[in-house]
Amino acid sequence: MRVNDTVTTGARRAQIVLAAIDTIAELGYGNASFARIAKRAGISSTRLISYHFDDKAELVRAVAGAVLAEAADYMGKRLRAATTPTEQLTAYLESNLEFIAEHPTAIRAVVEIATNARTDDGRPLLRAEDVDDPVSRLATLFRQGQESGEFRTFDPIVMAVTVRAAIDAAASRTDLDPHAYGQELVGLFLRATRKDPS
Amino acid sequence: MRVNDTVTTGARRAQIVLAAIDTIAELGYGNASFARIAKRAGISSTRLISYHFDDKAELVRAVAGAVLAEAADYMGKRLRAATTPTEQLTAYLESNLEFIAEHPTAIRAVVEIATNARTDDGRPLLRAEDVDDPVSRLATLFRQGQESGEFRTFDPIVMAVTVRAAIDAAASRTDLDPHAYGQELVGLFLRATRKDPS
Amino acid sequence: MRVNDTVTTGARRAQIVLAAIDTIAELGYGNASFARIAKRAGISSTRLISYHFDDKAELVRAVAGAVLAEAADYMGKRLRAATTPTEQLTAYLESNLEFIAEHPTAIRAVVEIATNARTDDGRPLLRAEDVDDPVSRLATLFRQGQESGEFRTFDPIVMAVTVRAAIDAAASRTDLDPHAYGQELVGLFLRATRKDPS
Amino acid sequence: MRVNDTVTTGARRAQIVLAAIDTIAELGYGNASFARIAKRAGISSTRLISYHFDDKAELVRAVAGAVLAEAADYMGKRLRAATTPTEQLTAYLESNLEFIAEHPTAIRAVVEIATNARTDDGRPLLRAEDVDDPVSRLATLFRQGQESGEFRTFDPIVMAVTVRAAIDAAASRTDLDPHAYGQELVGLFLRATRKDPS
DNA sequence: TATGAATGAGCGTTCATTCAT
DNA sequence: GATGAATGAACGCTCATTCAT
Repeated sequence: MRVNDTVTTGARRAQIVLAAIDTIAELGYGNASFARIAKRAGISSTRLISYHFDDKAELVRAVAGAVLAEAADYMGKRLRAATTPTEQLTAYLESNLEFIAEHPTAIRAVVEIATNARTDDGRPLLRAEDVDDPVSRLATLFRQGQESGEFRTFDPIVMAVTVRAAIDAAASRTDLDPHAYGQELVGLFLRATRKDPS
Repeated sequence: MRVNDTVTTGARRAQIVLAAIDTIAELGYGNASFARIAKRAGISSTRLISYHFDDKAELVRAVAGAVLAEAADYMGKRLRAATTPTEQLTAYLESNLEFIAEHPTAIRAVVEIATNARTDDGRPLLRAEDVDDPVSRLATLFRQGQESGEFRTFDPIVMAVTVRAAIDAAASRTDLDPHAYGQELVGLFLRATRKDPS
Repeated sequence: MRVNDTVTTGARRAQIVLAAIDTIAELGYGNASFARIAKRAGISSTRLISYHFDDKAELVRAVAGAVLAEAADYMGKRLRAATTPTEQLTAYLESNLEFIAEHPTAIRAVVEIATNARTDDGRPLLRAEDVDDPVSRLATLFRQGQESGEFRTFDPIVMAVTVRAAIDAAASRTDLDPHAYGQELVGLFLRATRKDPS
Repeated sequence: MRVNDTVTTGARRAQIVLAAIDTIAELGYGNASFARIAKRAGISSTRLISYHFDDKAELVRAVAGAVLAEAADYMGKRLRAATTPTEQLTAYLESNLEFIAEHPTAIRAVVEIATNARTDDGRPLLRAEDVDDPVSRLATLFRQGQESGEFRTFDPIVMAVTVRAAIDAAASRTDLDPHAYGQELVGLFLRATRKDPS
């Protein structure tokens, strides 16, 4: 999988991952060649990338893994502090938008990868199950809210897909204020999920 | 921009556009080379593509233009039949989901293009203004509903972005029933936009 | 398999095959890169080779096929003129040595390919069955001679392998006179196969 | 030529040589890279190979030298026990086939090296004179037999080349029984060399 | 209108080797 | 003795495009 794990190797890998994030975010996945990543990392040859990563797929997975792990850590703390499904939905939206606001290029890179990166046989390189599928996670949250009586009756999958899509779209709208954007989404989805007034 | 427009030329262009749609939808934008498109079109040389389209960008714009024009035509009829903003939002969601259900590969191709295709300098090939920006259109609809008193106060841009994102996400979830999906979205966004009960 | 078959295409393919023969014969299969073949063919880029041959395997098969077809044609005439097994064995040895003497580099190239070229999974690129296995052919000849009573009893396969090995070794010994070499082999194998004196 | 010769150094070299033999025999000389040899030896870096061997040529010569020395030792005992040229030829064939049968991968590796390994300027890495040329040795044996009157008149070089080719071909025919193969070769070459009946 | 032929640039990857401890 | 780190060159192959009919 990788060369021996030492301090320098870890640092090099991190350096290359950062350069890959910037390159993918700016030029798109399809234009993020080893040559461009190497140039951005300030290293002399693409060979150094091949040396630290078995192949492009491993580099790409390392990029996605690094970003998603940090996001999960950041959001996890916020989610565990919330108790009710309504609070959890609010925390999910707010913390995710905050993370996006603070790591815009990392998020852009992951979205590029999730959208474009494919294996040789044409299937997505990042599979939902590899990445503890956020749609499933949200759907579970919605089901719990429905069972507890906080949420109205709706299809949890459709709502989960919509929430994820709304958040991912935010990552591309760098022209809008992330905090205000998050507040709007909270208002939007609380109204969309709460029990209808009798 | 293009060679003389005759019947055969038009037919050839259409044939190539259709092959491009299938190729992009199946293999992704990044893998849709002239060679693969030509093979799918049953054409012996990629030269014929270069002959009918100045370059890849023009072919890609032709693909997007063809699909979006048909979608605009289909949805336009439904939208003109709706009078109130609420009816229009319902019609927008329903007709768009219907169009997606009936033209899944065409939609997949356009989403691929919108997400991935870039000019040489790294900017999106499909710019919002080239394509009579659906977000602006939706935002206008929401503003009219707010002025008429049907909709509550919210940021029309954020809501428009969210609606578009929800619809585009539907195009990728071929596992879900499009009609039921559309009904869920109608319920979701009517609740998200309507005036709060006093 | 290949681009359209026209006069120019055929000529280009032949030109590339000839350059490949020279390159493989002189530098060995492992050093016969597209770049070196292209340089020897006097063409500007390796791309032209890829254009005319699907991949390196197809080029290599074309080389082997061209040489072996010519050899089969040359030897076939001589073999059909021989009637008894003894005459056939003599004709086989003589005509093969003559062909080697007249096409030394082509033979060297084929021997290189047969010895070294492998598919991705490590198996020989040139399989015996693709090339109407000369060992089987010789073994059949020996069996017929044994049945007719001209040849003594021996293992036809071992004898066939030995004859082929002796001939192939001759191809590498460019220092020896091919005609004399052939006559020696005829004497050697006629004695090795004939009935022992009672 | 090499680093200081100590016990551990010798053991390391032997370990690498064994791994190289296996790798070359299984994958072919052209695919036997330092990386693959290191992996098979259970070594973490190719650097260890470069450390113990000046360059690839030296490793390859070490492989060939080790195998050929063992073969020479094994066969030498048998040859010295034979007195007449006929007995020596028999012993040569039998002992060589036996050695092949007992060390098939080592033999395959040496044949790969002899056939494929080249210096930078394209000449064979294993030159006949480096390896106390078996053809010359056999030719001398044949000349002695001719002078003693046991063998008929023939070209000793051609016969020697043929014997070597027949033996080397046996190494590649792992499907055949080595002992029976050896007996057939003995019968074949005794008949090919003995004086013709008057 | 159509095409075969040709092209230079770039791709990810592997190579044996060297540097610096 | 041993090792991780790094390297430039070369590999086969694909790319969109242009040339010349």
